[in-house]
Amino acid sequence: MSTRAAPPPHTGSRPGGRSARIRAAVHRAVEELLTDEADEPLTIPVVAARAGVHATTVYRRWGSVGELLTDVATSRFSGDIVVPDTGSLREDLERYASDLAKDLNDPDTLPLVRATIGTAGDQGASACTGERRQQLQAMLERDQARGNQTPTVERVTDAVIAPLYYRAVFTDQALTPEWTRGLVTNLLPD
Amino acid sequence: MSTRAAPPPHTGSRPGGRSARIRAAVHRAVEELLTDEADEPLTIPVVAARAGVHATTVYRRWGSVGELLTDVATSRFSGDIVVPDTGSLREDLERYASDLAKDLNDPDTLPLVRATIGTAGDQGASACTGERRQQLQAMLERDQARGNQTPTVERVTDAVIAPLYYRAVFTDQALTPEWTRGLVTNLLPD
DNA sequence: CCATTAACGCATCGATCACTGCGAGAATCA
DNA sequence: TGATTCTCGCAGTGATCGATGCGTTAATGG
Repeated sequence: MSTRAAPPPHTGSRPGGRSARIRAAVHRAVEELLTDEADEPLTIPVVAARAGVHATTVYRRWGSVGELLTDVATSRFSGDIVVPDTGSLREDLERYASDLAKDLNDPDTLPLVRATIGTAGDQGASACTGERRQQLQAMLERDQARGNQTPTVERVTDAVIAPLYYRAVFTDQALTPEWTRGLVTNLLPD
Repeated sequence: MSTRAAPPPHTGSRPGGRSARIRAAVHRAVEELLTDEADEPLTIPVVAARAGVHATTVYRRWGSVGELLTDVATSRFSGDIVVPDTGSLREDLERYASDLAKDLNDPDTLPLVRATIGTAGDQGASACTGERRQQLQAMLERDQARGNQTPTVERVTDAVIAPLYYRAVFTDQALTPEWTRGLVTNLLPD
């Protein structure tokens, strides 16, 4: 794998076993609380209690709920995605869009995105988009190197990324595979 | 100052002068707090204090911050928009998209949208989209009645509405008029 | 114009939150 | 391995939140 996962955003001077364990427990507690129907207020004492960690630790490591959510969203949207490289831009985009749709369909993801952009502002929003721009650019540059007429990053963002996020966040319609594939088809007509 | 903004008899059995005045003050306080850089926690006592109203009133009328935000977002996204009717679908969509872009560029709007979908969940999200689907459908039906080949509501949503919302909420790029017009051009090529 | 009643102001209470020293335990480096 | 220091657990505190009971004000209908 070419893209090695970034070290903890917290200037980790000691990412030892215990710290990593606590970090994982807190992240898991946040995701569980977000998916739980019990409308618990998602506050630091609640997160800490569910994670089996003392609230002081969470306050010191993350400081606020916004930074905690940003951290969770960052690690959620940075590691999993693998940029396809099939030799065809259409195929690449279809796979990429399908992966993104699958990701956004995950029951954990939608509440996380909503809470993050609602609590963490600009920083949280950019954490939710992750590195999609760079990933798109990689696919487009490969296609351009093949000598094809390649759309811009902006165009692909508007035609593929934006509808996926919009439909997931603002509507209750499902992100079906057919609809997702249709986005690429509308962008790249035969 | 007598800003009679046409108090609509939204809900309640007694929409008298005082209730409307309080409602307007609370709405205004929410918007001010959302735009203020002072990261005040946007809680009911804070909103009530800034509105010059006692917190008990806000608790009883709205119940929670989520419902309050949903109410603010609903009245923010329901009244202002006028569906264009120029006789040309392209012209209609360009005006509609331009109005929407102007609306989303308002410094009040972005924090309101983010906070609403982050706090009020599905209900808040649908409040932020308002009645766009019906408005789109009205324009499309008129175009279809003219005997043209009209795109579907879904297609227009994906091509115009979604990029506007996505760019406003998730990125820090500006919603320029040229880019907004380009969305319609990509949807309706000559 | 007056009775009715919905809506608001006020005082208050328990629960929880955000935060802070201080000591103990674990990870890192010599 | 031993010393250092980064990190976590613990107990406690002021502040604020969410909610309730009661009296008062004002909007509504006859």
